[in-house]
Amino acid sequence: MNNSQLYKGSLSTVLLKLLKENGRMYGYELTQKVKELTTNEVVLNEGALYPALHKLEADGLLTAEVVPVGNRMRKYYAITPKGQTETESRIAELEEFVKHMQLLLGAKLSLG
Amino acid sequence: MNNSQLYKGSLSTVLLKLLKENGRMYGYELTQKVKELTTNEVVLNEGALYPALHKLEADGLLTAEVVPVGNRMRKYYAITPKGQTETESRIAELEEFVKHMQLLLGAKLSLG
DNA sequence: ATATATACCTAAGTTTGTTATGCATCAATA
DNA sequence: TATTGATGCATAACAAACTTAGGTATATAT
Repeated sequence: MNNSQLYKGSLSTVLLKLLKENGRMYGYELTQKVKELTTNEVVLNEGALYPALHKLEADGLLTAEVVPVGNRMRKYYAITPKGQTETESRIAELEEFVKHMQLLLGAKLSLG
Repeated sequence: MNNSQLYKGSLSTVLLKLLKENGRMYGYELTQKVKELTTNEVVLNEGALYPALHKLEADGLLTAEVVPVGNRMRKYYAITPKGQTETESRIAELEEFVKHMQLLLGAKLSLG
């Protein structure tokens, strides 16, 4: 991520969430999806993205599959069963964080 | 902060916000205020809190004043003029982050 | 006495991200 | 056809921001 647009710790949760929604995705695709969803405001930093994906894979939350497309390689990631439950709890945690920020910042945001 | 209740990078913004609202506060008081505002859900970790306050002071955003209360010392912090503008922009940044999280998580939250 | 709350502090280590690279394919265009 | 920008992956050095795990001391309640 760039320019502190995302806070530390939130990246892997966002990746898991998008993979959960979309079945399977590759790294570059994830960067594009994030840009799209945030109207070009959040641009994932590759130096953070790829190590994060590798860690999620190493932790057994994702599986990776390299697929040739033309002469190029794409590395598709998908959530494992273990990753499913972990995804749920991480999303809940991030939502809690958002709730806490609302309380602490005197939120202009409300439940909708 | 404890148990990833807050995300990395948000702590100093929260401290600035509380100091902005309350004029001047000391470290322990800040931990209590955060607990109070989050109905005991967020407990600041002292190992993060004190270094964060020291850094804000070193960066010229806060001033510190040690005041004896009985036989004990309290270190009161207050925002400097430089800290005022910085506080505004950091709060805005954190609000942006919250907005982005809503977009990425498929928010249950809306503008109110 | 002993535990809990108040009140401050730091050092070692970890996690996570930034910055700066490197390599390669493909499409568009000057 | 040479170059630019997009696609697509990766790592290494560094820095920021924490966690963990202590340390010191006073005050209050049991």
